[in-house]
Amino acid sequence: MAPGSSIGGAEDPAAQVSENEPEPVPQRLLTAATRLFAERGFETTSVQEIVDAAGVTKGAMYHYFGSKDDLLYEIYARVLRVQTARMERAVDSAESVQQRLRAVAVDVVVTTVTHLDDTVIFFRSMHLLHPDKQAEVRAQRRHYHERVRQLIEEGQSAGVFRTDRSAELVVDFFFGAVHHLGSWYRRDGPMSGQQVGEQFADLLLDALRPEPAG
Amino acid sequence: MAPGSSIGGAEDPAAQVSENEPEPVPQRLLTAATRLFAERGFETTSVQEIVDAAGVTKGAMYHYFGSKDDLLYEIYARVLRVQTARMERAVDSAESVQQRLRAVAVDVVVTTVTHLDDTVIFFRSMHLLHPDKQAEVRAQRRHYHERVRQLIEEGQSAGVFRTDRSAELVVDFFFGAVHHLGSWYRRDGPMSGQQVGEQFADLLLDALRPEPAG
Amino acid sequence: MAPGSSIGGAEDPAAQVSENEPEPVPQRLLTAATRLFAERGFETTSVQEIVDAAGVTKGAMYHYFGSKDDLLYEIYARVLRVQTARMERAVDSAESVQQRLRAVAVDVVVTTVTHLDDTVIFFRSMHLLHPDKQAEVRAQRRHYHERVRQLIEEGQSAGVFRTDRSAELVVDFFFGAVHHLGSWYRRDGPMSGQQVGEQFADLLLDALRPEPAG
Amino acid sequence: MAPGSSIGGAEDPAAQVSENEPEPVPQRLLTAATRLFAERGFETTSVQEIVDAAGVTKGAMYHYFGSKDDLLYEIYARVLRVQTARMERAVDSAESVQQRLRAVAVDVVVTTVTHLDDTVIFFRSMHLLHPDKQAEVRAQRRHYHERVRQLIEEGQSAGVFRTDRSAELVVDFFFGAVHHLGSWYRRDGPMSGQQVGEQFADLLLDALRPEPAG
DNA sequence: AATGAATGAGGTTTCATTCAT
DNA sequence: TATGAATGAAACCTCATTCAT
Repeated sequence: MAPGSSIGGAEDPAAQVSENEPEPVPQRLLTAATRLFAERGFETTSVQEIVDAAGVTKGAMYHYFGSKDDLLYEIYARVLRVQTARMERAVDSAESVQQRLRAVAVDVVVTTVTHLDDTVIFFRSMHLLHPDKQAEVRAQRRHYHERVRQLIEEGQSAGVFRTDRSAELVVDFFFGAVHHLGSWYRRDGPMSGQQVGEQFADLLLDALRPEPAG
Repeated sequence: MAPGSSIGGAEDPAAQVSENEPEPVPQRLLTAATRLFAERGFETTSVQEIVDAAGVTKGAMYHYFGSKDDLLYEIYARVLRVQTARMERAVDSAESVQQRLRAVAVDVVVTTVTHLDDTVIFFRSMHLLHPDKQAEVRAQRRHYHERVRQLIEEGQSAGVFRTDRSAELVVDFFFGAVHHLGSWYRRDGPMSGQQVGEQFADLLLDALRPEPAG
Repeated sequence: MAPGSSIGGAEDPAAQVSENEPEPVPQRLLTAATRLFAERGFETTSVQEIVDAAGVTKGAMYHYFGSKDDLLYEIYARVLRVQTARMERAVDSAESVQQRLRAVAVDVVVTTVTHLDDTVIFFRSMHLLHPDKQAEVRAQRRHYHERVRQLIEEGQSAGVFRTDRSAELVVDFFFGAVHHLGSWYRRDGPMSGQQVGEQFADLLLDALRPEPAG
Repeated sequence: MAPGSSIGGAEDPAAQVSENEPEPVPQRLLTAATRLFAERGFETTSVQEIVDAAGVTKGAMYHYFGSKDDLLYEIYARVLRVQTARMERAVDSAESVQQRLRAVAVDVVVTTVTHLDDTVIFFRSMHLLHPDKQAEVRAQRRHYHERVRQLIEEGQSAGVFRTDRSAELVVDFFFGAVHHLGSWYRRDGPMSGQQVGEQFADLLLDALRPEPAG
């Protein structure tokens, strides 16, 4: 994720750092690592390449991060924090269920596309993480899924979503599609993240639209 | 993928091998490699571990496969051959467009679930393949997607699918969901592959069902 | 070696430090280093572990000690000072040769047992010291041995020790046994240092007792 | 231990290897490692130095030994095997208790002096061994000590050794002296191992000689 | 068809030490 | 007197691959 690429702006205080002073070392390392992991893969990227790209030495990296693994974990944790916060804001808003689910759907696509490198790395390399950290990450992600499933169930109870669709399965279906954006979406392609988000939201709501009478 | 686990049977000559004679070495190697790559990842699995699991020596492996990379490629090629053949049979059948699309959708889910390890490895490790082989694999997969997109467009032209959905995007959406099965589907869980396939097909057809009049 | 654990009391000014004020940083460092070196070995203990155990930072350590090596040297120097001073007092006393040798023998065992960590470190790690410092330490120790050998020779000249035993060899023999106390003696075991000292002294004097007539 | 330095000759089949064919790689590695560990210490000797000295590559070393640690362990195991075998032969001979104890005492000194490097390494670096292997080594050594203690107790029961000396303590005392040979004995010095052994045996038997009457 | 010893490059990590503050 | 970020060299070890047999 390039510096300043965060969407909200408000979430990331670093975005306001003066151009004069250099970015702090840990951030430089995360930025470099993210790009390289996405380009070449985690296992194929050496620590030496990361520190070279960040313009520091290996010692400096190990001063801030316990291991190469830690770098990977931090990349995950960062994107999860952002996505969870945004999702919760949307879910807890005062809108109708349909509007809230649509907002969540659009937003997760936009966020994913904005942090496409992180997402690609996430699903490609999570299995390389230390089991303990892997468990933490999985728990966070499960929490995210649960929250959206509850929203769908709320709509089903309220009668605005059809009830013969498993909320669980719909969530897995939809997020599967979202998590795979990295394998085909191109930022320099014809569609903006927002556009893809709208269309994905349409498809999700199609699946929950009450059955045509008769 | 366990020996003899292929669905069709006809595709896989090994399925007819007598129980008495041991499985040939190349197959033993592919089986072992598939399991280990899915469990631990490609980069994290050493050639030594693979040959140990297959009960042969390194020399034997290099007799049959040019490199560790080749093993990965063969795993891909094998699953792609199976999936493409099955998809083409379904697409070219004499059924209605809807029935053909549904058959394809159910089948790709069933096949994916049957070869879940291969699929997991595929999306996790394709970037580690030699660029040339990677290109081959991508071309094959693109061919698969194209074929399904054409089927959808055929339905749109015929007026049985709504035309305000991008066939391209729907394909990416649907296969995204399918390719992510590996991250949540459990063979020992509550749903069979067939059941998931039916539901996924429902969700896909929901997205293409002509808009309710009004 | 715990603070205040020195036997004589008079040798160690730190023993008189008021309980209220915290122990000075250099002492805290030596104490921590001694324990860790004895537990884990010199090379296996990092400077970071030492300063953590002492509750200070690396900068503080390098303020007081020139290097990690220096810490080791100080541990040696400290125990050598104590042992040499005590030995000389005993050797120069007004007692008989036998009584003086016995006193020295008992005392070196008691001192060794009291400073068991230092002794263990000494013989395990002296070779890791900078050659110059190693030479200093060896010279000090040789001086100690010489002094005891002279005492034995004095007894041989005086006819109270048998003369067909090499004083040199007896010294090496006896101190070898003493220096190996660390590999079996346990402070929480059945024998006090004093008891072991008495028995070791008996064994030493056995070896020098004039031959039975006949 | 230099090739061909084994005492018995009969124990070591490698001693009969023709001069024409080169010594096997594992042996070359052990020989080089022993010399370097004794000279510079285990932690201070790099694997690179060892393989350079042995004229092989690192890969070759790791083909035969699991770790640098393993090399250390093998050095221990080798000397322990030799010493235990020789001790048991002497203890189980048909001689008198005194003669058997004397033989053991002389032999352990001769063996120690012959394998002086191994012994030095042993007591200096055992604490660096993996705890499991350390336990194995300790058990072996304890077995050795026990056997000698039993021999002394046999002599005490038979009335040929004085009973007011603790057999346990005498063993610790004597072997302490033996294990410290490395810190003063020089092979190019005035005394042969045999000579030192005889004198050490005298000192040991002095300590067990029945008390002079009266 | 198969072995397994050997290679050699490259990987991650550790660590004593320095220095601006 | 003390901090702690940063260095850079060197450590141990892994591993895909080759090749004589």
